[in-house]
Amino acid sequence: MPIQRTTYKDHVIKYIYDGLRENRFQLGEKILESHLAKELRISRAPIREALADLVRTGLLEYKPQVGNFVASLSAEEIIDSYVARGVLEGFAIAQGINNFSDEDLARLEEMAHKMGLFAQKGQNKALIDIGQEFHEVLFSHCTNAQIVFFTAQLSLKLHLLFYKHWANVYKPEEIRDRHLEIITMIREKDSAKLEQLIRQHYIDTGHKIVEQEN
Amino acid sequence: MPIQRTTYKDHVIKYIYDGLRENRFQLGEKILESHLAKELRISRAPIREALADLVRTGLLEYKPQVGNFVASLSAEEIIDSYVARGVLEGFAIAQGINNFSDEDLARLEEMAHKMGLFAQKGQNKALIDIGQEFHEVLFSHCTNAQIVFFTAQLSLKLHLLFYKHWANVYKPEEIRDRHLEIITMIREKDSAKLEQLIRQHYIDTGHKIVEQEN
DNA sequence: AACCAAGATAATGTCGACATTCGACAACAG
DNA sequence: CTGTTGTCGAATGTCGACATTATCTTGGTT
Repeated sequence: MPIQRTTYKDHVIKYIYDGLRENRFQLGEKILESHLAKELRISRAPIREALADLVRTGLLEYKPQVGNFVASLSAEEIIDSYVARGVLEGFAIAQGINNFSDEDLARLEEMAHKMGLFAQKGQNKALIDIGQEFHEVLFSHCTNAQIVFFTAQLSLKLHLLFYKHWANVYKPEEIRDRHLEIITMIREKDSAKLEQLIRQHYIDTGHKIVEQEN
Repeated sequence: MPIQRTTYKDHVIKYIYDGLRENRFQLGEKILESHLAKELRISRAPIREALADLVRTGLLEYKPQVGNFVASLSAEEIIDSYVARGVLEGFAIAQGINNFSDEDLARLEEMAHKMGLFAQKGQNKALIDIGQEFHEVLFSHCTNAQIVFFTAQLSLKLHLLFYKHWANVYKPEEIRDRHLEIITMIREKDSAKLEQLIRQHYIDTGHKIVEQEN
């Protein structure tokens, strides 16, 4: 079992990411290296590396000679990101449509129903966790590392919005049904239609999230 | 006219990228920070930032506590990257299919013919430049910033292979015809078919490039 | 001869300090 | 009063040195 070495940079990335998720930063707020350095009792070097990393994933924005800022996603950027996610995930899942076993589908079905229940009870944390698991199973048959990589990158960005709004975007039964629909489509083995369905799902979600933001 | 501030980091990125394009590094070779620092007469700090950037785009690989290495793309990774490129570009162009003006199409047509000629004469540099321009026009009607961003990221990686092999992959008339075919499809305004055509084109190209690598 | 252990070597990770640049405010001119 | 210019504090960019870790070498044991 290879042990993953961690450096300060990794901790700082997680620290900032959690901060973003918990809304401890204002949108557009400037992030001061020296503040973080003092807060975490380390030097600025690993801080800078972490910030640069977050810039590359689009969570922060960087102006040379000025500093790093919390990215404030415009309505267009949010929609663009969801559309892109739909394109990537649509392809990824449609391409592996024939590799889903009966167990996979049964598991997905069970998760879809659980999601409906958790949504109904307002257990957002559990809802999001299962949602994540659901998508992991969907992606488990995608062997294209490049697409997996892009999708993961996008997820980091989109999850921040998810955490804030997802529970308000769809009604519980709608959450369940939208996911069940995907399963049905996988069973039908119609990859073109499945791809379109997933794209549409993300287009819808993007627009709803944008509505919530305003 | 906004002046783009540059730091040492930017120069280092370009320096390494050019080095990769000119095959001044072995595949899998370790990149020593201190060597670059001595070579460019600067300290290791901006070098490290540049290396981290190149890791993000997939041109280098990074092992914690060990160092950075020139990424050696496996056959699968090459194909995955081309497939991903096809998915993104296919969507980007198909989505803007109705925004192409007659001038656009005429320009594209002219470029396709020029590409055939340059390929025939073995003028690879001119061929690649026009090819780039061709794709810029195709992308000019894609307003999705996220997809543009991913595509640009991929291009950095794939262009390195392009520079080495593209001229050998297709016969001159084939280069021309493949591009003309795209134009024809745009004229027909059949976005679904256009998307599939572009995907297939990149799948073909990916496989041919892999053949060349062995 | 093969294997393991300990030390030597050299690279990365981190640090604190200095240099350069930015942004804000004050002083001044029109 | 308004707009420009100069000054100053603070933040980023860069540096050289140290700390830590991985790899190589060497020597000894079975």
